Amino acid sequence: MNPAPTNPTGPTGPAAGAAPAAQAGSSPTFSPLYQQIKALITQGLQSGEWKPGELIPSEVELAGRFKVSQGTVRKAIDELAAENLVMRRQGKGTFVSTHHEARAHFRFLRLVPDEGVPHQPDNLIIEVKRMRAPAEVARLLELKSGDAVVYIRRLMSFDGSPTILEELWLPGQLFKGLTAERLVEYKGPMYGLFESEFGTRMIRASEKIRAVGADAGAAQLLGVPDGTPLLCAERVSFTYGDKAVELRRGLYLTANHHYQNDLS
Amino acid sequence: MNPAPTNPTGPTGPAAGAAPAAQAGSSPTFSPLYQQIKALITQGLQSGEWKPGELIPSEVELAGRFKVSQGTVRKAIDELAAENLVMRRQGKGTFVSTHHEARAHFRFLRLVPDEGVPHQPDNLIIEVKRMRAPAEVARLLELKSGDAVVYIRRLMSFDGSPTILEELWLPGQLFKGLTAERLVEYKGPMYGLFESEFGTRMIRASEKIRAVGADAGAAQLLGVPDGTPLLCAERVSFTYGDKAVELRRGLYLTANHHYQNDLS
DNA sequence: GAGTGGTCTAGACCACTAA
DNA sequence: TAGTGGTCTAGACCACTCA
Repeated sequence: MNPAPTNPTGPTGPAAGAAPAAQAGSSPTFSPLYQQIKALITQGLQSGEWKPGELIPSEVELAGRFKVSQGTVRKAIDELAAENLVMRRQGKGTFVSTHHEARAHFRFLRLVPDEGVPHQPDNLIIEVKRMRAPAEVARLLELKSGDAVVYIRRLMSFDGSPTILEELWLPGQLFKGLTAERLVEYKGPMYGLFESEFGTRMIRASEKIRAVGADAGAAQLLGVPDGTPLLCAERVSFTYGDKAVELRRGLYLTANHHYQNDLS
Repeated sequence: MNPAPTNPTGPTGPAAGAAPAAQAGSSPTFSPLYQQIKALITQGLQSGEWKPGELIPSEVELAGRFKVSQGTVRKAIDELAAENLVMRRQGKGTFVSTHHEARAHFRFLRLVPDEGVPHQPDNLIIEVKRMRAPAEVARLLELKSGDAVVYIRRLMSFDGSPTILEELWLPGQLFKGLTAERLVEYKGPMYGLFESEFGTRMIRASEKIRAVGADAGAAQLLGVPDGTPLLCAERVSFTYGDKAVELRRGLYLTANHHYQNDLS
């Protein structure tokens, strides 16, 4: 971890006086101290200094390390908590967020049953292979066309009813040892596997949703007639630094489920 | 506006000393001071003391009025800003949010073109009538079955292409003078009209999204074959106090548009 | 220049957790 | 009892807006 935030407008550490040398003049690239602290903490998360599920240093310790007040560290951590990168627990400390939590399971999967409570679906891996990225996939993953990708196709069922048919493309570089066996063995959400076994943590995603008609293959797997209307959700997931690390295309059967979205 | 926050644990105003009588003991219903301030400000918004687009009192003035420190008022307003109830502008003040803003136009309408920038659609009002609420509508709007509702049906087009077919149900009580003429005359988003003419401001919404096939009526209006897959978005909108004030069912043609959703 | 929100500090006490 | 995050205060200076 870096020793202290760099401040474009003057010497780094104030450490005394009413107001620090945090802002001054009209320097071209200025950011508040707490944003710099936030960036430094994010670096610690990204570099693996603090791993998912672990405790990060206390506010007091970070304040000492960075030579700023506790309030400034607090504001930095507040934002990280708002972005779900860390979780605060009173009396215990601040923990790095992980996908191995009940509350994380439905952060990205927004398909919920029309009645009853959501629960984890059964998972049938249909296909896993390595291939060269098609142009469209390469573009969305910010790879070069022809770079290696891992392709996964799977069918998810709720209470025995096939409901989600999903295709994934992952950068081959980041997921070298990913095999069908590993996927089948692993229980729980796929993002937990990615995090634990491949050190890649998804922190944000962007989805584009359309309605499409089921083609013959999808219709058969989902057990519906050809042309049945399906939700098509195309998701690009990002890790630290807005780096795209997953493309996912899901076909959702919305006969007994719906995509839940709360706008505010 | 109420004079000061009530504090279950002791006298209201500290006004001096290091720590106020904000918390103490183990009283049953306790909430932090800043939450109480937030509730009081929200009351001012709800009661119409400060109307959409208007300036609310400065942090310093509110702090004096409520007998708390500026930092406490700041934290309350921070949360209101995060919930889009108010907007802060450095050097000017804090304003009540309004739907009469460019940035507000696409907060609830998430259908965007596959290429190019979003813009306001053309609007064709098909039908406006008053009716008794069907059971399902009454349930979602938290009305009694048979209560009066305003029913609206309209078609929205982008660049001349019919894309959204929408039905709305509004509580008759709140929208007494709403006629087709008013709707046709009014330019801009419907929520702006509701806010300005009927004093009802939407602040939050919950959507359930499904894929459906176009029925004969929808297919004709949208200019597509029967059975064409469409996105069906059922939205319940809420005003202050989580009171449901609108049910909207939209059918979206997703040939050249998609529903954009960012997960974080 | 006055007033506003934005940042930062320093220090206090509280609620919660775990040893 | 010690350590953590959560709340609250008081006061300072900064950036921005407008008269």
